[in-house]
Amino acid sequence: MLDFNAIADKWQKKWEKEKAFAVEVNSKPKFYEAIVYPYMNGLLHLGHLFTYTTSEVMLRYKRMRGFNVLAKFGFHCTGTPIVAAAKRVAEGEPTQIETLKKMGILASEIPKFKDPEYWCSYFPEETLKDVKALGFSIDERYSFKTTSLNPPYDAMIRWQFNTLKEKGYVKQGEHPVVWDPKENVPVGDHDRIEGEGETPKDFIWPKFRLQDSDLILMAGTTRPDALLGQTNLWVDPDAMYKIVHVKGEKWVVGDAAIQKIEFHLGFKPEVVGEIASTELIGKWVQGPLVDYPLYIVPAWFIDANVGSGIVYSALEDPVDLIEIRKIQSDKKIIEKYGLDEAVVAKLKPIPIIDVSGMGEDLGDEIAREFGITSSEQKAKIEKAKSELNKRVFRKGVMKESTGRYAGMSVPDAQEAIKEELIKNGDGVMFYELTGKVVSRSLAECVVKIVDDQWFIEYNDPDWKKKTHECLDDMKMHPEVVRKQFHYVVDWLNHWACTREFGLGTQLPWDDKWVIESLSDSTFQMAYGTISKYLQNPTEYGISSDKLDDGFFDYVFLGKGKVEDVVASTGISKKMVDTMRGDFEYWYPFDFRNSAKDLLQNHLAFCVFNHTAIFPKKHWPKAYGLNGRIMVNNEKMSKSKGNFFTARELYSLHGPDIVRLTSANAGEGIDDANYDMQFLETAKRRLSDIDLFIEEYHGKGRKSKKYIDEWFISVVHQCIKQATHSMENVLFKSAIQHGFLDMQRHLKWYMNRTHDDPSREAIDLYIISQLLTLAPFVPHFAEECWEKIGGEGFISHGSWPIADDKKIKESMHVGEELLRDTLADIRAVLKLAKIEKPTAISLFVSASWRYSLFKDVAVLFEKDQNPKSVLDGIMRNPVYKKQGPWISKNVPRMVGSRKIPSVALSQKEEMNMLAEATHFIKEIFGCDVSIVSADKSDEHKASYALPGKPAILVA
RNA sequence: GCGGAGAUGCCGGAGUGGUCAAACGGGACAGGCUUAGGACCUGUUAGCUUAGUGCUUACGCAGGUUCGAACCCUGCUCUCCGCACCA
Repeated sequence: MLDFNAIADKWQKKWEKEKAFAVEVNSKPKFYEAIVYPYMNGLLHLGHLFTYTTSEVMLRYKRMRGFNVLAKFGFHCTGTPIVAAAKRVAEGEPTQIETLKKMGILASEIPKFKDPEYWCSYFPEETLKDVKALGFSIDERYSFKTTSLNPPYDAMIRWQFNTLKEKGYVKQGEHPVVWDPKENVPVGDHDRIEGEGETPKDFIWPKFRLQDSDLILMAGTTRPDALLGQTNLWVDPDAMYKIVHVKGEKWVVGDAAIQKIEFHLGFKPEVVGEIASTELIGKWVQGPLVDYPLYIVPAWFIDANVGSGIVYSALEDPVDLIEIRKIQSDKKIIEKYGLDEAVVAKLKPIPIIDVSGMGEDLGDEIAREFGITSSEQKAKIEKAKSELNKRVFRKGVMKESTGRYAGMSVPDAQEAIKEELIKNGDGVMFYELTGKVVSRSLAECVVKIVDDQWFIEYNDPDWKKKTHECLDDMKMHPEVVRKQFHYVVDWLNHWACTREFGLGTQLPWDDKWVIESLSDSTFQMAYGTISKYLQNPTEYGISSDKLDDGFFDYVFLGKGKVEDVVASTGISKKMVDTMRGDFEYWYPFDFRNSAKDLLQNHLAFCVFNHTAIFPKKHWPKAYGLNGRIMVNNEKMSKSKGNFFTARELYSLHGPDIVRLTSANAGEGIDDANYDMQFLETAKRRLSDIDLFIEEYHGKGRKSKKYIDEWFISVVHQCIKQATHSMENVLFKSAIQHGFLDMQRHLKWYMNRTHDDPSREAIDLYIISQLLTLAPFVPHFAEECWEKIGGEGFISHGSWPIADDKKIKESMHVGEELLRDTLADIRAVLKLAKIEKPTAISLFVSASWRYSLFKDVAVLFEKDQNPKSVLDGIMRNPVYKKQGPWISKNVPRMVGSRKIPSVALSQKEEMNMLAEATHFIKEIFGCDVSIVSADKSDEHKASYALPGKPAILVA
């Protein structure tokens, strides 16, 4: 077995010494691969390895296809996770400390990780070591960290945001967040003890003005559409409601609503009084959108502590319907609360929505459907209610009677009504959590409206349109993700792009805010074209602190005058023009691949940002998406013990093996499976190749045989298929064709030639095999390349090109036939219970059957009826003599659709078998004869069909 | 709930109207080589079968289209992924 680590080490040193992957602009066609940078809160793990192997294989492939390839590696350092992790270290949290220790960090070093900045220097350094140890062919000079600690990068992000703002894509506004009232911080999904996945849901609180009073009853709802059919107001009969002062109004709400108001409106409302629900019941209010007043009625399902504590009813809801009927038929209640019996009796639903498949009275109908007969069937009633809501939301259309809302779908009407209420001061938006959320500080969270949040306006329709356009023009690997992208672009709303803490660039015009890390990484690909200069400022005469918007305007957009840039930045004119030239040469990026998690945020944002800032010619060209990695078919996780860092794997198996296994793990968007067994398979297979080269390179027979031509043909075939797979980012398939298939064919070839291959075929094979393997296992390929005296680095070699003229399908069919025949002989021997045959005769089909089945196939094309095919055949006098056989067999074959396909002529079949006679003899250790059925009286011979010789064993 | 992907033999995973009992890899079994093991080589790996190119049962479940379906259509069941201010 080869020492894969030693080989890797040797070649990495050579590459380094000869600067094998140094990138310069030149006259070749370019390929800019924008690798996604890993987040620097830890070492690279298997998941990264999988994604980056795709990136690496792609760029090596493109390099071998003659492209000038720009590839670099960077380190993502902005955002909150590093800060949060550093904080956990400072607090001495054991799991965090254990995580660091597992990454090989000494206990004595751990205190340094209390400082987030230390993370930003430690992990990038270690990651770069990993990347080099894996043999990634990147140019290190282009590397950079995405952090405000990196001044030129920081300057670029400021330029990006200034530019977006100028274009009107960055705006300030309100935003609901899940809020920890104890710590006074927003609580993300991951920072919760309870309630992961719960989000703020928007409610509207319409105002119901009490008649002859200045009190306003607030009735929260998610169904503003139903206001058009409002019938009455429900209050909790046992509650004491609060009267609070809000912006000059007196609101009547439940107790719990007071805190909600505080968080939503940003101030504590003054409680100016109380009012018992009994004082409200039987009075009248005026609601929005209608011209009639509503009666206030008690309801026992109302809880003053939910929502605003008051609910309005449209009586279409089965819960409401049952409640009102109960009251209508209960004199005691009417008396107790002093209700007007005549008014109560008149309360009934006002139909406002058409739901296809349902009649006028939605509430009654759904109650009937669910078999509800009494108000006691609470579970059933709830089910019926949610089913009705679902149907209304999905299929409901506003009725003619709803005036300007007529014909609108229910969701549209809801939005329109909300807008209308807010505009007229008839309602206020509120947010409530969809479920209970408890933060790490054990506080129950609430929704808070942040009103000075900055947003990127991804909801802008024109911008969306441009983004769709860009997506349409991009190549997507695999194609299915395109649909997903379009969906995401439509769904994206404005995006809160700043936060109050964490690492990142300060918002240029408002230093309270730091730019959020998904928003600051959408543009680094442009920066990456000139990072070689900006990250090595002294070498190129650049002062990072002088980089201003004018500089980036000029380099990226060609705006302004070079003299002005020179004047303000102090960079030489030549240097500025070099950077401008480099950018123009490299941009746009040609490929960017990542795991599918980034689709709905980063990759979508990236397209948005490009269409906003750049002209069409600089829009992204292609995306590649891969699934997540599984290990031996289990999700990778620390608790399962199948979590591997990249360095654990490559130091044990060597980078080539790890890379090959990665590339073989899967392709496309489905989850990939890292097969630990394949690590060993890969080692054996590669070692075999090495041994084979030692033994056979430069040797072999000069004479030419049939089978040599076959092997040359299949090698070209494999190259062709592998190339096709590479072009489509299907690397598992590429390994299949370019490696495993070729190996299999080689084995067969060596068997067929009795280990006496032709020199020409073997040379072709060895060179092709090394070249197709080079992107996957570059160190191994270099080692073998050196052994066979290849020129320069194989990393700089040319990907092999398949020669279609050398691919001979009929030869492939011939070898298939041989393999099938061998299998048939074995089957016959088994059935005949003969262990050691003394003679085998193979009968090749009679010649007339070849033309017969060609004719049958033609007739079958036109008409699948067995009888008409037979008639057609028998019309030809040539077949008259064979009439009995044909009329017996042809209809049967046509009926069962098992018509032998004639790929080889009788002569070809004969020659092929004659050539292989010696080979067959060896296998069975007996005499083998090949006979044409035309020249044999043997009964068995009549069984022979084209492509299926008859067999006689003795 | 919304959107996406998927369900194939012992396992992973190709295949997307006839040439499919189904590539390739792995595992298992048998034989060869070997002192033995490993590695390597050869074969077997749904069942039946009169000496084979045949039959039966099979590609989540149930129907349908078709001369013909793993592949197309309809319904169902189940699995995975994402749903935001978080990388």
